[in-house]
Amino acid sequence: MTALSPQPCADPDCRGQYDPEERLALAVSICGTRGARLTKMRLLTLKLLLENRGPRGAYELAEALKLRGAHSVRPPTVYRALDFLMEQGLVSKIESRNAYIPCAHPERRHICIFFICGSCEESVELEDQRLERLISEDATLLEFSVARRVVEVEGTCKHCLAEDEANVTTGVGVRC
Amino acid sequence: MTALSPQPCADPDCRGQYDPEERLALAVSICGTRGARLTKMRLLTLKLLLENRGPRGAYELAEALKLRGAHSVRPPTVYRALDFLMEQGLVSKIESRNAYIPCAHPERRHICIFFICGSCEESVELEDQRLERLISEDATLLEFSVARRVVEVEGTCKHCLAEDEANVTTGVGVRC
DNA sequence: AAGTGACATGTTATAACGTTGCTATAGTGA
DNA sequence: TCACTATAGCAACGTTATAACATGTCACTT
Repeated sequence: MTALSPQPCADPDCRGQYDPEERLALAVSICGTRGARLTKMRLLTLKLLLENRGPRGAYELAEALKLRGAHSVRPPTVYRALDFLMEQGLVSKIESRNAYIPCAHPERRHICIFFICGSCEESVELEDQRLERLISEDATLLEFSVARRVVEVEGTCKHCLAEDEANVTTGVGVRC
Repeated sequence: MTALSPQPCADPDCRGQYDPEERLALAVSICGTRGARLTKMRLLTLKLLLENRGPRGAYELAEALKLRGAHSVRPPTVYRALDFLMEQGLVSKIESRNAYIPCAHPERRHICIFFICGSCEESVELEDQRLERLISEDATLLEFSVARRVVEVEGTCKHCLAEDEANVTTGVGVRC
């Protein structure tokens, strides 16, 4: 019971962002129109990332890739695939975890917040235009030219909170 | 000419946040009232961090500490000092750099954005209450209990932008 | 002064994450 | 088919962080 149920996206028209097949197809289509080569290695890497609901480390991915692809997969291979996927906006790095997660909306230049549960390790991506505006405003104030934004929130998701609540037999508080 | 000039803090009453002496004194006072032991090692670590305007890595700090303190300083020692300083809110980790920087406002439970210049490596901390509100709102929406926020913006500071501008002899654009 | 407990630091080794440089190979266009 | 370019394999290395255990320090008690 540690899985987060699909979260509604900020876009009311958004459907299927949690269907791996659909997201893979979208990735293929995006790369196609851009003339970017989504090779077997890169596609497989993305596929593996889509199979989990939380961020995965590069070395963990290497292990998983070894099981799927024939050859031994070493760090540079994984990092190159991740670099490509990040360039294409298909994957984000979760800096606070040194881990990688597929983006829910590769088709948009999205600014999003990642909410990462420290208990079940799963994470939810939330788009919020206000966040972008706010950061832009502050950047303008500082005359700072923005290249990349990292917004990550660590804590406990509702499911783990509920579980903690249920497990309280002592009177001790459980929320962080 | 790569140094950022002191930036105004969101608090109009804020003075002296860029004077290392004052900030050290504040740290001592804060730890005093809390009964937290700001030992020689911890104080020296904070001091070294305050001498720079940008984040510093743990191993870099270890080197610097070796030069100041008599003994050889190994990673665990530095990480322990950093852990203490982070617990006390005196230092923040810049996740996107694996580096550490003193907080401008250890006396407040502050939510801040770090603007980190990729060119001169220096960084500015900006408090923004709106950011806290926004993240709280989104967290409430997800029924997510927040423990920690990481908000980092990478880009180019105004000084480096100006320098780039000055160095443009080709017609090529320079902004990220 | 010696004993005790709590906390801080020293030491060694190793885990975890990421990169460089080079070679081989596969896919593409002439 | 050839040559070109992008991608993947590989070995070695660099960087960041922690585990596990030993030792030191200091305040408090007796």
